Amino acid sequence: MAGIYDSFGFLFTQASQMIQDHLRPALTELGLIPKQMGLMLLIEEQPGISQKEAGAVQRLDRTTMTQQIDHLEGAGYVERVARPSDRRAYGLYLTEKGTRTVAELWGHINSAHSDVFAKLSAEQVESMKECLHAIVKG
Amino acid sequence: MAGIYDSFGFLFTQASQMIQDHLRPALTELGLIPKQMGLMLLIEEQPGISQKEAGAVQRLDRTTMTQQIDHLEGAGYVERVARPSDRRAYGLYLTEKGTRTVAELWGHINSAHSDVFAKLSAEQVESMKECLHAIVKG
DNA sequence: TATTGTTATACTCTATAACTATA
DNA sequence: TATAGTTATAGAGTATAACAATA
Repeated sequence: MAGIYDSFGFLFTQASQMIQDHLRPALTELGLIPKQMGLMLLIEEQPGISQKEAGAVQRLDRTTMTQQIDHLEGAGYVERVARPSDRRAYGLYLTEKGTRTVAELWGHINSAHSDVFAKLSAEQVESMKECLHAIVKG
Repeated sequence: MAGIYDSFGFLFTQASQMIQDHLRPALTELGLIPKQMGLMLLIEEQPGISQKEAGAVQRLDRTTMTQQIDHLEGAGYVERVARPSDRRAYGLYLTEKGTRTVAELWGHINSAHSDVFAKLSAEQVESMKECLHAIVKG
């Protein structure tokens, strides 16, 4: 007997929103929206990534990318650095402030995980992460 | 060493979008958006649910609910039935066409699950569902 | 007085089109 | 000719405010 709680689309969306709920106060304090936090995490992991490449990961149009990076640059979190190899594209890097902020954000992220996954064991969380990696990383 | 792939918010969002990608052609064919499909699944599971109650589950404002249910009613999938006990509220029900359509949608949903979870065992999928229920159902 | 739902309106978010500069 | 990025503009989606009907 199928019901909405058998739909993984619904379950993933709800779980994602619960994590966002926990992060909202910290993000508001920092003047960030979830999408912008995601971009900072991505730049942390792949320094020098271009706007187009980052947009491909986060499913953002290049015009939307320009707007979001404008905001992150204006706030002093991210900088655009010219690529000598291709002067059409920028490499994106975290500033010192951005690096400090991402470290702070990871504290909030881990705290959100703890709260949202309170009823799960560490093994269950680790197993779920491995499944999600298999799904997302292809 | 933390990276964006350690963020469950990111992982849940990506996984949800992958499922939506698989459902998009079928939903377009039916004139539905994912949100409207979710409402139909919810009404299937809780016939007679009010617009306010459905909005609370799907995190939709009551004015947005009016618009979405207008669309579902106009398309012949859902009907509003007066509640004798409280004539301010409507009970939402699937029409015959809506019931047939939801059954059809479940075929597409299960197919999407199969594709997206291709690298996972049945046990892993079942275990992930149990974890998500513990998270979402509280 | 509070609540369910509707309508009209405004705001936010994202994408489309046209442009500049590089390749 | 194609591509990375920007700018100006339009569109989709959602919420706010004011309203009617009911509790």
